[in-house]
Amino acid sequence: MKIAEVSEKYGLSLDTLRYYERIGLIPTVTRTPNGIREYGEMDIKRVEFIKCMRGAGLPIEVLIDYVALVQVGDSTVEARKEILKEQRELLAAKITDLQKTLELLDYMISVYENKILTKEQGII
Amino acid sequence: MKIAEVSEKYGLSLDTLRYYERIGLIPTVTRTPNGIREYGEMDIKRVEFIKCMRGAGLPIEVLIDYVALVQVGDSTVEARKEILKEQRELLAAKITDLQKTLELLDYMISVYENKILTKEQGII
DNA sequence: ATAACACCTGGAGTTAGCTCAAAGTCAAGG
DNA sequence: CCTTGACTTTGAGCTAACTCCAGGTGTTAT
Repeated sequence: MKIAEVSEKYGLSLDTLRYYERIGLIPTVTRTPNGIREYGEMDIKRVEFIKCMRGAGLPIEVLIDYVALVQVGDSTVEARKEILKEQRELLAAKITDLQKTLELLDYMISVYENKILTKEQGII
Repeated sequence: MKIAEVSEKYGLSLDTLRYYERIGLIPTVTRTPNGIREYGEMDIKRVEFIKCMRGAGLPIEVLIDYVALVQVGDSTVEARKEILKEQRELLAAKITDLQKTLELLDYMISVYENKILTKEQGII
C-alpha cells in the first residue's frame, strides 16, 4: 500500500504519516528500490493503532516509547503492559470527567429550553 | 476573592486566569481602586464553567463566542442554546470514541497478561 | 520527449493554549 | 525608611503536533 492510499484510508495527511515515521511511530515502512514507501500489513496495523490512540489523546511521546519497546522484542512485554495500564487509567478518568461535563451541558440546555418556552408562553 | 485564591481553588495558574480575562472569557472581573482584581460570585461561577468546558476540550474560540453572547443579554438565549447543543453532540461522539479506545486498551492489556502468564508457566 | 503527476527530503512555519519575564505599583512588617 | 510580597501590565517565549514549502526524482500519458 502506498502512502496516498494509507492517507485516504485512515484520514491522516501525507505529511502526518511521514512525520509519524520520522519520529519513530512507524519506523518499519519498507521502500521500493526507488525510495517509495510501501506500507506492509504490520505498518497498516500500526497506523490504525496510532490513529486510535492519538484520537484518545495519548501523547506522542508515550506512543514513541511504546513503539520503541515493541521494536526491542519480547523482553519488553511487561514494560509495555505497564504503559498501557497507566494510559488506560488516565483514559478512564478522562471519560468520567467528560461524562460529567456532558451532564452539565445537558442541564444547561434544558434550562435554556425552559427559558425559551416560558418566554413563548408569555409567562413572566 | 483575589486572583491567588481563585487560582488555588480551581487549579488554574495566575497567568491563565489573566489570560482568560484578556481574551474575553471572564470579562467581568471588577477591580479595587488600585487595580487589583476582585472576583465576584458570578466571576467564580464563570471560572468554574470555563474550567469544566476546557477540561472537556471545548475550544477557547467557541467559549469566547458563548461568553460574548451572554454579555449581550437575553436576546441571545437561542443562539447560546445552539452552541451548547452542538458542543454537546461533539462531546457525546468523543466519549463514544474514547470508550472504544478504552476497550481496545483493555483487550491489549489482557493479551499481554496472557503472554506473561504463558511465559511464566513455561508453555511454549 | 515532454508534461503531468506522485512521490521524496530537509527544514521552516503554523496554531492553540498557555507560560514566563521585565518593570512597575502598592500595603504591611521590622 | 526600606524591604518583602502580592499584585499589575505588555509583550515575548514555549510546547505539542502537525503542516507547508522548495527543490528534486522517477513513472506515466500524450
